[in-house]
Amino acid sequence: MTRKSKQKEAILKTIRGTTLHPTAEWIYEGVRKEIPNISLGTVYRNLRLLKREGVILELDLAGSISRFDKEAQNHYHFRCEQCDCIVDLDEAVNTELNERLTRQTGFQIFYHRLEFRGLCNGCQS
Amino acid sequence: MTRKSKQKEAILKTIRGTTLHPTAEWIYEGVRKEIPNISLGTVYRNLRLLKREGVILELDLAGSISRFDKEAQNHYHFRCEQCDCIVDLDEAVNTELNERLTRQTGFQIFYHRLEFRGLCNGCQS
DNA sequence: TTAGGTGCAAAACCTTTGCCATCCC
DNA sequence: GGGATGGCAAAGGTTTTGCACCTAA
Repeated sequence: MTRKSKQKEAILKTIRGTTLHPTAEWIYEGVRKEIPNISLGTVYRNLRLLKREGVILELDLAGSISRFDKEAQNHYHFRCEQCDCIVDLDEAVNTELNERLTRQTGFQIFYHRLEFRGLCNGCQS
Repeated sequence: MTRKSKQKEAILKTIRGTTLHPTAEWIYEGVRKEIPNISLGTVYRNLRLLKREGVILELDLAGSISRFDKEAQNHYHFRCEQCDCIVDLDEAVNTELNERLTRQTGFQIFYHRLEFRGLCNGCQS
């Protein structure tokens, strides 16, 4: 079972203490102020644990492999969480969303990326 | 200027010849059947070029570096293309989309990731 | 002719892992 | 005590880069 440690607590506190969406390295530097000899490996291990427990979210697929698409136009994708296949979706891109959120946020939004995750036909059994 | 080469053409042909969303390694293996001594570095260089020219798309809902979010619940993000800051958006998650696309595609969709891209306040000048 | 492309290998980069010591329950 | 966790360093996997050579324009 998962038990507590001061390292894990410090890591969580560091993440919760910022509105940035920090990298592992940033978290490591932050925690080091409290626990100077913590190791980067420990930070990674605990981030993975916290993610697995549903406490935090990882925004990108770490060290993930780049995949390329022959279609240059923006479109949406489905990715199977089991076999990792990627399929183009035949769904219109909602450009109004960009305009509405540009108005609402003040950010200048050019486009968006949308990816659905689940199980493809072959992996549902 | 960008000039043509048989390597670049073979790479593009290989990408266009599949509906998979291949990795650099897969493309490399494919092109090697035609140009056995092509190097992986060349593949990466040309992929970057083709992407920059808007010929292909890199499916980068993943950056190279993982970023973490203290919010565990799914929500949407904005990412600034200049300073790379990430901001949580106050926009309701559209779960109906998952249901509709599950019906339409036959895939079992659990959730989706949506990320807007553009310029944040500080980077619009 | 010459700027851009290539091959090769090494470096860079982020992340994971093995090993053994340490800690929590 | 014993399984979970940590520190350290080395390994792992993907991508980039330096350099000398080559090639398209």
